[in-house]
Amino acid sequence: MVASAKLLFWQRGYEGSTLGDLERSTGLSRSSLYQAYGSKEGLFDQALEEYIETFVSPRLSPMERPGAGPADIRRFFRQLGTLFRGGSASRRGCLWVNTLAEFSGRQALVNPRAGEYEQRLHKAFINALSGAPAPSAAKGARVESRARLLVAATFGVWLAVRVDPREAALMCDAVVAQVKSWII
Amino acid sequence: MVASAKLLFWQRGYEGSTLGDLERSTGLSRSSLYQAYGSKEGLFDQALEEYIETFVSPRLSPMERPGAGPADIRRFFRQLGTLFRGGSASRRGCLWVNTLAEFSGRQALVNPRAGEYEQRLHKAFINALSGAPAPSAAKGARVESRARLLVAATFGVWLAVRVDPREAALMCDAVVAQVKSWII
DNA sequence: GTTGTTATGGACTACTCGGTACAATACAAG
DNA sequence: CTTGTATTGTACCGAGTAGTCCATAACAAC
Repeated sequence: MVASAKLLFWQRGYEGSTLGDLERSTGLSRSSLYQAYGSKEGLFDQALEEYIETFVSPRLSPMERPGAGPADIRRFFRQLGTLFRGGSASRRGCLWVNTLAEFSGRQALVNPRAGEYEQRLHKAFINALSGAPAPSAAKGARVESRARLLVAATFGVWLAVRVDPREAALMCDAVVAQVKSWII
Repeated sequence: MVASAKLLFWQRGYEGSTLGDLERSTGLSRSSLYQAYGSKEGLFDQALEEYIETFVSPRLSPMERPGAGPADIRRFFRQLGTLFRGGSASRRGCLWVNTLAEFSGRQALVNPRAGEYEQRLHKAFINALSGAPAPSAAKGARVESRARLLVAATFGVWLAVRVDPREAALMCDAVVAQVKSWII
C-alpha cells in the first residue's frame, strides 16, 4: 500500500499526487487512507521513510561501514550511472532530493528532516574518504572539503537525471574519475 | 512589474505563486496581467527571461569569454559563496534551477528550455577550462569530464542553499579548492 | 442468527485555483 | 462636452483540491 503511494509521490511529487491518484494507486478508498495514515502528509511521511529504507540506505551503507574507502564512493557513483543508463525509471530522480527541492522554500513537512540527508551524505563521504590512505589530522580539512564537493555532486546528479538521464550518467562518470584521481 | 513577479516566482515557485499574490506583488489587476502577458505561464516566461538576463548571464559571461580561464571558474564559485553568506535572500536559490526541479518531472513549460541551462553551463565550464594550460586534443575528454563535475556541483550548490546557506557556501569553497588543485 | 466493532464507499463540504465576462472607468481626439 | 478606444476592477465560472461524515458492508465472537 505505502509502496504504491511511494511510487506515485516519487514520480509526481507531493502536490502533484492528488488523493484521487493515491486512492487509485493504492487501491484503498479515501476513508481507509485517512483511517490508516491520518492525512496526506502522514502517508507521505510513511512513503518517504520506506523509500529511505529500501532505496537510500542500501546504497549508502557501504560508505558508512567502518572499513569503507574511496572505492566504495566510486562504486556508489558507478551504481548511480548504471541506474541512470538503464530504463526510464531514473527520470523520477530521488524522492528525497525531489522532496527537498519541492519544499525547501516553504514551511514544515520536510524542514526538520531537510538537512538530515545532507548530513548523512556528508558523514558517509567523510567516512569513506578518511579510510583511504591515513586519516592524518592535517588532511582532515581536505577530506571535509572533498566530502562537500561530493555532496554537491550527488545533489546535482539527482537533479540532472530528471532533465537528461544520459547527461547525468556522464556526470557520474566524471565524479568517479575525480575520486580516482584523488587516490593516486 | 515583471520584476516583482520574478521575485515572487523566485521565492515561492510557479505553483506556489497564485494570481492573487501576483496581483498584489505587481500592483496590477488580473485583467491587466492577462492583457499584458496572456496567461500565468506567459508572465512566468517573461520573469524567467528577465532573471536570466539580470542574474544568470552576468555571472556566467566571464567564463564564456574567449580568453576565459580557470580563475574565472574560481571567481564564479567564490562569488556564489559570498552571495550565500550574505543575507537570507540566498534561501530563494536560483530561479532557473528551482524551475528545473519543479517541472522536470512533468510536461511542458520548461522542457524545451530545461536542458538549455545545463548546456550553457557545460559549455561555459569547458571554455574556461580549456583556456588554461593548452587545449591539447588528448586532454579534451578530461576537460569534458571536469566540466560535467562542475555542472553537477553548480546544481547541487543551488539546491543546497535552499536548505542550509552556510553549508552551501562551504560547498562553494570546496569547489574552488578543487579547481585550484587542477591548475597545479 | 445476533450482536459489537471495524473497515469501507461515496456523497459532501469548504475552499482555492486559473481564467473570463462585463460594466465602469480613464483618456485621447475632435 | 461628446465621442471612440483602451484599460481596469470586480464579480463570477468551472474545475479541482484536501478532508469529513455517515450509512452501509464485512467480519469477528458467541
